[in-house]
Amino acid sequence: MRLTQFFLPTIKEEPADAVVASHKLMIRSGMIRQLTSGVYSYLPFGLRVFKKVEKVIREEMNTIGGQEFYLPALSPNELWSQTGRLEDYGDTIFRIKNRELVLAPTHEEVFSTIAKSNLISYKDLPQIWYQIQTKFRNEARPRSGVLRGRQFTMKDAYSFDSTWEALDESYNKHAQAYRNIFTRCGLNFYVVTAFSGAMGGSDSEEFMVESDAGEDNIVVTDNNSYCSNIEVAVSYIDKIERKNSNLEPEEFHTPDIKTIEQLAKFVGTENDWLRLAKSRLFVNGDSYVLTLVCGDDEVSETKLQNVFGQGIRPGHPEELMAISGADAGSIGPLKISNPKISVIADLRLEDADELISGANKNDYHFKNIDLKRDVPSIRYYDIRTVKGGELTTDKKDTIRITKAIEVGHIFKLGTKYSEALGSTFLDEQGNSHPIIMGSYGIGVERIAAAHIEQNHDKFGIIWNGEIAPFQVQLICANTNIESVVSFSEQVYNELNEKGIEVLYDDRKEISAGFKFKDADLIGTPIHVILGEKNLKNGNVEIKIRKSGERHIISKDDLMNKLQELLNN
RNA sequence: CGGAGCGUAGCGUAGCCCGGUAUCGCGCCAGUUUUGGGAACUGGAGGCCGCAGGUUCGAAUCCUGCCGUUCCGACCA
Repeated sequence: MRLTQFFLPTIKEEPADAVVASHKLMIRSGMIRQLTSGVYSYLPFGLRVFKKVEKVIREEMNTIGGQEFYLPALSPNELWSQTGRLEDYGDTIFRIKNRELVLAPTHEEVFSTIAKSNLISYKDLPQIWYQIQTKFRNEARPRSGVLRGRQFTMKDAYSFDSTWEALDESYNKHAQAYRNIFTRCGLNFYVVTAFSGAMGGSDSEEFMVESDAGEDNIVVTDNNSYCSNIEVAVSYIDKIERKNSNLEPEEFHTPDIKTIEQLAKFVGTENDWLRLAKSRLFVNGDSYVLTLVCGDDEVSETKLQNVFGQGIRPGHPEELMAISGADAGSIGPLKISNPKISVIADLRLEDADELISGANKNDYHFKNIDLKRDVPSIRYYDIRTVKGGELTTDKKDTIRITKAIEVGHIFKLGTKYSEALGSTFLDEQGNSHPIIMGSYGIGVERIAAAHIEQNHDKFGIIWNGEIAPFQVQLICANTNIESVVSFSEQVYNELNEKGIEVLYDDRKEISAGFKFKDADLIGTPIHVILGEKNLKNGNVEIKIRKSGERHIISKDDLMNKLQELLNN
């Protein structure tokens, strides 16, 4: 490709609206332009990258027996009502105003519908179906360029099996394909245990690229012995020691004490918050859940969802008084007047005593609370969020918490959608069963963005792996010297003949320095620089973008050297 | 959805408090000289200052409403 015939609008200055590196560089390198919030146009250079990502995905999906489909984005409301997701999605689903249609945010329903009428015997199973297609989600707050957009490209795959063992097999195939895909795309990633209740399934793992630009927090160890999304992560933690002092509960005045920190200071235990049981009130349909955790712990709302289902939510500050008789800061497990409130506590507090917590009366707390004696109906669950520096449950490794970008997610869905839509098959005995499904997603643009987050420097992008839009950038440094130009043309033709993807900077009237800057910005892995001085001695220069190292070699060795570099 | 910020030429911006001819850089066009790390000089084009209303002799500037956009939070099957 000649740069004079390739639309590559690079920008020297940083775009004002971009914050994260990948967003800035995608705009500066001419990959994308924003149309409106969360919606981007893909320019030729960006499209080239995304198509390369898709090629890698297709190859790996086809390898595991995946069959490519292309489903519509428009989808009838009725279909979404059948699985209850029209309501579940709420505002996140785009609705067409002048037809009873939505823009599909995902495709479990549509694929299941095809399965329903066409996969009718156990002999038709298993199947792996996938597509690479545009998804629409009305995100409340798009951010970070293509990392969270309202329109984006997703590879979504679905497996259909007749047994749970077969589902495991389909799932494991995807897990391996995903590892291959992200490795080939040049990403460093973690495979973490993830929350699966949301999709109504069992096992679920996310593929996470460590990055400050990420929106997820993941828990990992140095040797990868444990990797989990923080939403469901567990760690080893000692229980609160029971003192058996048998002191009676005692209400005491705590004027203007709203936070655990203030309470610790007030009762003189600044350095030990363990026995300050922190209460939070959650609304779960028409009933309420009061949660207790140690003063320096936080409740994991995802873990609560695992116990109580997805409907549970934190009580709004203005409704707390009506429910419990006190505002946040004074709510507690004793003297609860509202029968709709049930009390649960983190496992760490199991049977603990001498606790301090709110008295359900503003500005009062109780001390000497013995959960075993005073709250007999209490139930214990793992509801705390783990913290960095804690040990894994086997006590062998220390955990670390870091931010990450979710580039892929695999789910064992089970029969939620096939049951809701009546997608069943007949077994060998002629009995009908719902098809057992899995669902598997990859964000195409996210792979490119995550790659840039992990592979860039102050000069620009550094492509590696198979998604580099070009393999070689050929730079003619002296367009005013005929011999240099004609040699450049010769090299360009030769590279094309050899099938090497080359971007030839053949622009006239542009200084060599300008071309070098552009080449660094768009991140082509290998630069071949043809200049008068080296050519005079029969030499050419090769620059490796990633390391910055330069090789001056005889022009006769150029092709061999390039082949050698490209094979690495 | 709650909070904060921003909206001036293709891009990045100054001016706004304290009302009076719209600033600068990049880019663009023409010419000359340049040509290995975002060249120099000369000349030039380009603006409903987000939109609507109000105050005023006069509004980019003050007031009101709306729209757009960014960030933090909430939310994110």
